[in-house]
Amino acid sequence: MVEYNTENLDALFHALADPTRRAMLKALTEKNMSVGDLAKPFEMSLAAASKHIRVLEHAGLIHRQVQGRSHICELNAEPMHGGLEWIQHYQRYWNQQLDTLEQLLNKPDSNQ
Amino acid sequence: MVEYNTENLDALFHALADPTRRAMLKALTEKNMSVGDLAKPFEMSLAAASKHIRVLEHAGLIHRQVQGRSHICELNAEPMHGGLEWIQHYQRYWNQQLDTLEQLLNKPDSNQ
DNA sequence: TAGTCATTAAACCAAATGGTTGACAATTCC
DNA sequence: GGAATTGTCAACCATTTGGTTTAATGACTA
Repeated sequence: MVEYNTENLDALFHALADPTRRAMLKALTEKNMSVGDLAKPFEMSLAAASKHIRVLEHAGLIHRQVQGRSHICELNAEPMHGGLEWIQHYQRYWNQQLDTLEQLLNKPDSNQ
Repeated sequence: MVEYNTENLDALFHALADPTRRAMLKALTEKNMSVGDLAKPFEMSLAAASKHIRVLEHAGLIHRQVQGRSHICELNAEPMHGGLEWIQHYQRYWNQQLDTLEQLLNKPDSNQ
């Protein structure tokens, strides 16, 4: 099995484990947004949202570009690549089960 | 975008965010194992390992089958499917960047 | 029945998480 | 220069997490 940098995966999966942060990433697929704009949809203080953004940044999922007094956040999905690959190694373990089910369903006398 | 059950994703990504738990899942790809066997490689108490296993179980990644006094754990990778699909929606956001890079590299005068 | 084995439960602890508020810093606008 | 805007920092708080140790439970075994 390919080895992944465990700290990257830790940070990535931890960042993705929170619905607020996942929603922020989704918002950033539409357009780059300032911290304030990113925070707006959530019923929490700006400071709290700012902390979430820092977690995303730490996982490398967001790049920040300071423009004057506003910080523009840009999605950087690339770190997800490692997570995707990690999970994909397990794909056969759920496909396998589907295979088994399929075999059962296709067994000549399975419907008797 | 397809909607995913946020609690499932929370539990899944949280479960995957810890190296001990990822190692346990990896071990279970080899064979089904008891709690004790699963715990053995780690320098922590059995009780601590047992808690990790409960987290994995809570995410649906492990099924437990009690056989007498030993609990046999079986990998159930299926919940990863949702995580994979969630991440895959972002695939184009890193491929896109690769595309852009490619375009730059292929630009007629890019090497001048 | 007593002892050992496999595991969980309970109580505890330190550190991290997710939130708050209030102060501060930097920038922009009048 | 003074005020408003944008965001972070610091201190604080409650809850969760990840670990410990010491029972307690349940199932085999001699």
